[in-house]
Amino acid sequence: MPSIKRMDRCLRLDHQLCFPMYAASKEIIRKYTPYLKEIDLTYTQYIVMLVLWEQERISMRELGERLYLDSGTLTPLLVKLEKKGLLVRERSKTDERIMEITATDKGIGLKVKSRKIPKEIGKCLNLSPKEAYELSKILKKILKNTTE
Amino acid sequence: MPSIKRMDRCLRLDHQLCFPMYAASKEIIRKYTPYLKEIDLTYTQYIVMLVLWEQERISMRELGERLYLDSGTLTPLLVKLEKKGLLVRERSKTDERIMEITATDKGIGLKVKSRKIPKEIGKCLNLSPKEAYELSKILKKILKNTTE
DNA sequence: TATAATTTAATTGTATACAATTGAATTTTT
DNA sequence: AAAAATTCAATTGTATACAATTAAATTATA
Repeated sequence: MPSIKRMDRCLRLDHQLCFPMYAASKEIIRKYTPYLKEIDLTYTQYIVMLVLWEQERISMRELGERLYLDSGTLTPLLVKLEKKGLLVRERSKTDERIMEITATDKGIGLKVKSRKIPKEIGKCLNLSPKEAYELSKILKKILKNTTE
Repeated sequence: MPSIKRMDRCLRLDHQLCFPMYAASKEIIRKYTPYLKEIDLTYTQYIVMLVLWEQERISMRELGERLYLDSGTLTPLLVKLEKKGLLVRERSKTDERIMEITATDKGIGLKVKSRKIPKEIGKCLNLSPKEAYELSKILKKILKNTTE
C-alpha cells in the first residue's frame, strides 16, 4: 500500500502538466493583448483571422474544427467580426445548413499590420529553437491524443 | 526585401506556438470534465482545491498569485465553493483587507476521491516520461519569462 | 417517396477570465 | 499625527467557452 505522502504527490499543483499549460497559455495570450489592441482584435478574433488570412473562404464547421471551437463560441464571435466589416457570413447556396465565412478586403488588409506580432511574442517567450521545436512537437502529440 | 510568401509564413496557424498551447490546454481540461463532474467541480474550482489540499489556509492574494487568477475571477468562484461547503472565507483579524481562505473538512475530504484523476489524465495524454519532463521544463520557463 | 437519421448552426444557460474602477484598510511619507 | 500612497478584494462590463437543446436542411433508409 502506498503511503499517504506518495499518494498525495500526484495532486500537487507543481506536479501537474495541465496547470502550467493552462497558465502559460493565458499568460502568452495576455502578452498578445497590447498588440491586438492596436488592430482592435481579441485573441480569439485574431485566430479566426489567422485562418482567413490563409484561406479567404471557409465554412463555419471547418473553421470550428481547425480552432477547436464550437458554434456556441463562434456564432457570436463571427457576428462581431462581421459588424466590424472584417468578414461576411452567408449561407451556402447549395446547402442552406452551411454558413460560409469570407474575409473582406478590410479583413485581408489587417494581415499587413499583424506581421510583426509573432516575432514580438517569440521574443518574450525567449525559447531556444530546440525548445520551440520540442514544445511544438509535444503539443501536437497531445492534441492528437486528446482528440482521438 | 523578403517575399510576400516568406513574410506570411509566421502568421500561419500551424507555425504558432500559442495556438496549439491554447487548444491543447482546453482539450486537456475537457478530458478532466467527466472526472470532475463526479465530485461536482469545474476545472478552475479543482485547481483552487489542489492548492487547499497542499495548504489548508491561504490568503486570497497568495492563491491568486499561485493560480494566475485575479479577484474578478476568484471572488465569485470562492463564493460558490463556500456555498458548497468546501471552504470558508473570512477577513484576517490583523488586517481587514486580507481575505483568508480555509478548507473545511468536507473540502479536505474531497482529496481522497480526486487521487485517481491525475493518472487518468496522464493515460490519455500518453506522453513518454522524457516528453512529460521536457514539456514541464519548457512551460515553467515560459511562465517565468512571461511574468518577469 | 415518406420517414428516420444525420448534419449544421443558433440558442440557452452556466462558468470562467480579465481590464478597469471602486472603496476600505493599512502603510509610508511629510 | 495628517496626508498621500499602497494594498487588497469586490464590483462592473465585456468577451469568451462549452454542454445541452432546438430547429432547419439534407441525406439515408425502409
